[in-house]
Amino acid sequence: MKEYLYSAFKEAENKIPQLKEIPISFDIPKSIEHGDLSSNAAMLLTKSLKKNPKAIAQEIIDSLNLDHSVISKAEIAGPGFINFFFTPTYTTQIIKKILDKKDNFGKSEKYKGKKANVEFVSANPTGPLTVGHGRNAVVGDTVANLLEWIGYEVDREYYFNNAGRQMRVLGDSVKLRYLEALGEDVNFPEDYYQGEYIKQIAKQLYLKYGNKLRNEDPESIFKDTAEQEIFVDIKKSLQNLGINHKIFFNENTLYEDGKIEKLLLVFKEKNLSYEKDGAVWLKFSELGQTEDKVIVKNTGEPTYRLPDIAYHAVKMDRGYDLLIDLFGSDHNATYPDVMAGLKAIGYDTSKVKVLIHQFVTIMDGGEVVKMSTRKANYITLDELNDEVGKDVVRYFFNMRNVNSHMIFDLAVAKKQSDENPVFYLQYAHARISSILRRVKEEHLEVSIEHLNLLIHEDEQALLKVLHNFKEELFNSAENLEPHKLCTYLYDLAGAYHKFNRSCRILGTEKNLAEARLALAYATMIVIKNGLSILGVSAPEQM
RNA sequence: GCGCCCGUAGCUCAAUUGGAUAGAGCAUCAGCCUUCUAAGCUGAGGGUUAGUGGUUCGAGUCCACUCGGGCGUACCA
Repeated sequence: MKEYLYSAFKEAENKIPQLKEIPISFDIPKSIEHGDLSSNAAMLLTKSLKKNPKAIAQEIIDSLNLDHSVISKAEIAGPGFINFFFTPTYTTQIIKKILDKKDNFGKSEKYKGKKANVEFVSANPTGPLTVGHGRNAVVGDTVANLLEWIGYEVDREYYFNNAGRQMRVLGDSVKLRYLEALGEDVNFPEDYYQGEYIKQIAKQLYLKYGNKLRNEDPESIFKDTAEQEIFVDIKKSLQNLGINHKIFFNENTLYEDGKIEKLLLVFKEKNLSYEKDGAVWLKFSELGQTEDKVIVKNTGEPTYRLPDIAYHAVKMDRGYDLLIDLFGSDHNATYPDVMAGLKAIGYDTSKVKVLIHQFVTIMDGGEVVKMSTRKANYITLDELNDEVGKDVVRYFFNMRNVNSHMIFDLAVAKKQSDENPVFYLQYAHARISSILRRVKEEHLEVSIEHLNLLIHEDEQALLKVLHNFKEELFNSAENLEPHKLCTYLYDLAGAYHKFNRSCRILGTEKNLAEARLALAYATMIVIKNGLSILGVSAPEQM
């Protein structure tokens, strides 16, 4: 619908040249009384034309060469909006497009040939994924799906670190539990990993090796086994949500490949680093940041900034057109340093989009659950998944703007899973599947022969929602905002349920029934496509 | 103190990126099944968009300040 008006306005530029100077856009009015699309162009031209907006609006309408079989009415309203009403026949045409493309309807080739990388989850293997990681995992995977739908070839990547203090503590924790299993009296520090999984791993080692590991270094077999076991667990948790990373990138390889050393050298050559108090500092203050920061500690060990910069450089070198980093707000202070560092060594940081999601407050009943992997005070993602199912988990984490501090009440999620909005969507899909099964007995078929019979207000309302799918999807993808797709699909399901109530198929005259069937089928396709992007199933029956 | 994010109906959240009368779900109340799944539909009540000022044809959205909450502010990641 918008395309039609864009070209009409383009033509009108010959008569009103000032139209070139303003951004032409069309909004979908909230109220149907205001038409299908509206333009604010007249209001934007008041200054340059020095006339009142209503007079300008009339001029614009007069200079538009509108086809009456497409636009039934263009009228001036309010302070100077031009409202366009499309003919019912035109709106029905979307059905043909949907039935033609089916599973591919909504896909775009705008970014065909472009490559993107989405890095998400990236939790170090110190324990199982918790509900706290759920938002990151689900949103990341969905963003990747969205990008694929608009043409990108996407690599999903997981960055982790099996060195450093966290992992040392992990190895120590396992070793102590192992010694415990041997019957030794150990003092297990409070700030070590308290989780049951540590004991399990220790027990396995005990069963396999007996007491032979008593003198092994905690950082050898203890740490390595824990890392492997935990990673198997993490991957399984992700798979349970339909998430599969293509690349698992270990920070270690940056050292093995000499990237870290090379980067240090580059900083030094560019005179961007210096030594002080036995540490190496990067001149962030000269790179637009507030102060210089340490990149190599006086122990000789780099801080996270150095490998982070090196890692991003590696990703950039792979030739992606778009790089997405997704992490929680606890990391929001780290990325400006990384970007500044990258820029300083000549990378185009405009290709990197950093997506920060706010924390999820987990509630159980009326109480806030504070999660900590160390203290083993958490609810795992698997536990949640087992409780409410993948569809609910994925929809729930996707449905909110990542900027919002969402509250997840476990008690509500468990108790009211029937009332979760995802069922509203799936139910619409199941209802349509059900009709398609039923009509076979009645010798009715999906037909596009008499679409012009679809003039009921609920039919037209549904058609207009279908018209918006492509644009909404695009919006959602380009802005990296999965929740917009959820909102759209919810509205679509609502329009369908309404139509389902007022426009029956069985018992209706054949031509109209078959046209309605085509509309229902088109709706089913769009719901299914939308749900597949969210990673939610579209059941045939419920 | 400083930086980022947030504050919208009793609760959980939307709002086409500055548009017209701020919308949904839950909860409350009142209706709709001999008819394709009632996990649905219809209606009612519920708001000074935290507050104050500013920008303009027009502000929940942009700017400034105030109040309140989250996360950071390391030679932890």
